[in-house]
Amino acid sequence: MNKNSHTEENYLKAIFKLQEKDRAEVSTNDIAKLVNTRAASVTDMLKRLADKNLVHYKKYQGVSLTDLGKKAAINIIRKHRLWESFLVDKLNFKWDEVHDIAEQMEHVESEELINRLNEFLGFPEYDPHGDPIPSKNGVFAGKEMNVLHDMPVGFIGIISGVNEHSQAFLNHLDKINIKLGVQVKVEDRNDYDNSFWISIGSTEPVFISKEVAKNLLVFKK
Amino acid sequence: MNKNSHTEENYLKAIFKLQEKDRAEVSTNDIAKLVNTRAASVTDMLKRLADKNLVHYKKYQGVSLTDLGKKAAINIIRKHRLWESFLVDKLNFKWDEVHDIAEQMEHVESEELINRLNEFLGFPEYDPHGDPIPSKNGVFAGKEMNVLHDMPVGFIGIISGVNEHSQAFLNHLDKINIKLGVQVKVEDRNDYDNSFWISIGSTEPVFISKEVAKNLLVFKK
DNA sequence: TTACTAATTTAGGGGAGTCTAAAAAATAAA
DNA sequence: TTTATTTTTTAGACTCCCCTAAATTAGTAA
Ligand SMILES: [Mn+2]
Ligand SMILES: [Mn+2]
Ligand SMILES: [Mn+2]
Ligand SMILES: [Mn+2]
Repeated sequence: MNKNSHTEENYLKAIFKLQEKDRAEVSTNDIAKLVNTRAASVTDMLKRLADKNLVHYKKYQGVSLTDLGKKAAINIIRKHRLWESFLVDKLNFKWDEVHDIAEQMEHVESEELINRLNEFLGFPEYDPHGDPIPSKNGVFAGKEMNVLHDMPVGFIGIISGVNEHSQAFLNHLDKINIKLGVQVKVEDRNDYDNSFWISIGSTEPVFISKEVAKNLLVFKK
Repeated sequence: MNKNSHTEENYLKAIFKLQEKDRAEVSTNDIAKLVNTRAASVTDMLKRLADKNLVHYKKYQGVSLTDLGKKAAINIIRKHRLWESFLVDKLNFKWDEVHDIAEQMEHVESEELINRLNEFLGFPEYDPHGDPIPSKNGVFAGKEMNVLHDMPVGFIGIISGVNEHSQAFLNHLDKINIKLGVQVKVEDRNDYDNSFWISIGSTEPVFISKEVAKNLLVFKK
């Protein structure tokens, strides 16, 4: 297993995430946005990744991960999510504060370290944002999650993940007292602007916009 | 505070360590050995560090840290030793296994992270090798340590540090059952080869070579 | 003081990763 | 099916860090 640089790892992760969404080939521009660089730099890197057999790449045709690249990407995601869990569970960071730190820690290279960290944390299956932590061999725990926005009035479920990880969004959730693991019920929806009335646990119903509803994941109880 | 690169941080740390020993100016060759590179590369870097006001450097005259450089170096050492403590105390690594991992973790950038880690560990004053962990403002706890090799017959003290951090040496200590915190008594010394008979705790006296004795630190009881 | 040796620096160059500006290809619009 | 627009790739250049080989300086021995 040829060690990849930090930068390469970040690219691989980005490609993986884009492939998860779109399913299809991933575009140069989208990668550029995600890794915060310019399209020209992406093209440059794609060539190198192709040379290392980490991606399938043909000019103008988009890019996708090879099996090798996918394996590497999942491993980084595993490390990222385990470190996020550590930061929240052990060091008491809030869930909106851990991303940038984990973004660095994920590159620390030691198989043994991650195994022990995993054990220390009690083999968590989900990270603080509800995202599944892939196993050592790359398998994601598959909890059937749905977007809250698609659920009908009367639906009852558990808040179990988020689709957006920005500080702004997570902070907003904290403010309106929404956190992972709590029960949610769709009380009403307003067809005009697609906003919702939902009740969280046993408190008063609360109003959420469609922007929020589209980024909240739930599973049926 | 201008962020320094990983590489720069490693150089600063190396210079600091050399300065601790020799007191005087540090030589290009010694740095090269410590950061595992060539003299020409060191010269290159020294110029850059001088530009950034991290070292005092005049051609052929050796190099020393500025106040700014010293502060940066101590901060990295603090992080290194806190992470080593974490690895040993929380993840149950052995003291000879943690150096390379900490060598990477020390570069993770987050003041808050280190503060919380420090708290999580219970504000340790010494790392697993007995080296003092500098405080946030750069002060080292100063336990008066002596080299065991310099102690007279009859001396009684506590093993409290090591001068060498190689896997080979630390492992050897494990094998002959020497660890930090235990009592040691100098039973006899052999003038011919400067080897020692010492007793550890209340067990049978044990034989150690001068190489070992010179790398063991003790303080008087 | 002069000659030799060891340490250090310069000269010249390479790879990884980045950028801007310009060219080429793909896609959408007319 | 041309034309215009958007996306992607190339060209050329820059920074950081590394290297080898050659030149320079400092230190030591004759
Ligand atoms: Mn990262
Ligand atoms: Mn996460
Ligand atoms: Mn390091
Ligand atoms: Mn240590």
